[in-house]
Amino acid sequence: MWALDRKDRTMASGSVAAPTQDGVKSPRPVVTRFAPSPTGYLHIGGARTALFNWLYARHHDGTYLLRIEDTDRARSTEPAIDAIFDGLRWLSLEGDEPATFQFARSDRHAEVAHKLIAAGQAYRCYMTQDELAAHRAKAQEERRPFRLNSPWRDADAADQPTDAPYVIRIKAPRDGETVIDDLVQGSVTVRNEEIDDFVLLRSDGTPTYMLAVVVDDQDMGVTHVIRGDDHLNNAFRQLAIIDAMSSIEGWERPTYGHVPLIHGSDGAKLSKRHGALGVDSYRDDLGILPEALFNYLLRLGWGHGDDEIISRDQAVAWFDMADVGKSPSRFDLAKLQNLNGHYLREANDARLAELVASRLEGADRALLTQAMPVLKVRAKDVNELAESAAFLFSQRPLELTEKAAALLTDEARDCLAAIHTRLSDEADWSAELLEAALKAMAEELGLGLGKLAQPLRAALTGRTTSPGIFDVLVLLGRDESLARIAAQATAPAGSQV
RNA sequence: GGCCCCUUCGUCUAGCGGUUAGGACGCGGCCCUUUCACGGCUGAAACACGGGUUCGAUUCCCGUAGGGGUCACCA
Repeated sequence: MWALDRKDRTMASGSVAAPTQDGVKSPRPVVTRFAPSPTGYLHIGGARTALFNWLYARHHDGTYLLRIEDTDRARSTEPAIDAIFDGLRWLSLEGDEPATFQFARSDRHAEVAHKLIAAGQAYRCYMTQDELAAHRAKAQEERRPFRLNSPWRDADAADQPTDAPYVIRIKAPRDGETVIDDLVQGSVTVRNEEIDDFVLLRSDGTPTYMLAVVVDDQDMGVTHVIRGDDHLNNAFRQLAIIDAMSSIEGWERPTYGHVPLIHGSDGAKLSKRHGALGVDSYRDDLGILPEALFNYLLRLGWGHGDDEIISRDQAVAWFDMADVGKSPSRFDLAKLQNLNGHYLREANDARLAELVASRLEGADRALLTQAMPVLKVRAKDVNELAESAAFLFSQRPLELTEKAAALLTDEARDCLAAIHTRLSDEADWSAELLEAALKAMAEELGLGLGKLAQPLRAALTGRTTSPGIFDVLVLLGRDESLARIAAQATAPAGSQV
């Protein structure tokens, strides 16, 4: 079982006042956390939340932790947990310590709930679901906001039934207001009367999310809670617990940073329809590189002047919550792909060859690596890369695309025959010499190089687009090149098809 | 509906009282060129609206409109 309390962590970290890079003294070392619930894959919004937590911790020389919020036993699954870890690993956003599993800590959650009762800050509520529903319906009917007002809040202990089921509710403050100084949203105020006596412990004794989060954050020593702003309202509820526990166990309020959500291209909440895929889909289906997704997500909601291409190290140095925008942003696949193209061009050839090989049956890695420099400059994702590499491994007779077939007119085939004859004499099969030979030939025939290159490209690759034709010739090698040319030429004199 | 948050080109954003409102993606044009990309140059494209405050508002304040989030014994 893994749990640390803040005192231990502070001592372990060895410093109480760590200077940040901003030169400001921070009271205690920064500890952030990413706390997904394992009900599905790691989606794009979660990935960005993880990223911001990771960056904030790194920037402040702090610690970045992971917690799996699996208190909902019905919806939490093992595959989902694996998918989340897999996604985080791919993005290199794994936690600094082994992840905490929330469900395993339910005893401690219950303990806190009971301490709250003992201190008069929470109470057993025996209202039934039906009673609650009736209250709610009545409120709706009278068109007034529903506010729970449990008769058990101030009931005498002696009046309580001994064998009826009950939930434990927080005794939320009813007067005054609560203010949060949010790193992103600024100062946000809510009147305490808006906060109801929400449930801490269900009637079956299990903790609710609201209780579990604050207990775990506290025990894990989390100092900065950075999450989606769909939790902003929850923060006020959670503060009610934290404040109540301050006099019992000396809890302190964390600093909050509520990041606006990512929307789909149509402005509506991100759904599967517009790219709310798991990060594994970006990797496997869209052929995105992790560094591209990292950069894209970084720039979605955060900016640093005119900078667009930002490395991990640079991001750590520059990142600050103050620069996170307050408005939601829309997901733009085209921009991600553009960024991906950039990182593809920068990526190591052997690495890309490996990625392509897994999508291309029987592809030779050495040849792929050799071809990569001329292939990667014209692709924007790994799928395109694989597609553009396919010609290297196709078998004769080549399948021609419609455009390539249209290119191979009788005239063009005559040209190919001539080219075949000419290149057959070429002993040194290098790009330089091949270029010289074909250019000389084009000049002799009074043609533009394109007149020779396009039919040649069609014969060699079966397509109308490819890397430079001399590179293609070299990659394919003398024998294969001549054979492919001969196969498309009309009168391949002296050739063996 | 109550509460909370948001609003600069189509999109991501810079701007933090005085700017020809900048960059990037995407889109158009030109150049480079054996195709496609890359690259370079270039064009169109934005301060939601209405009041204030101020000598002066994209910037500060208040409304309006629009958008989003949240209101469970889900997380």
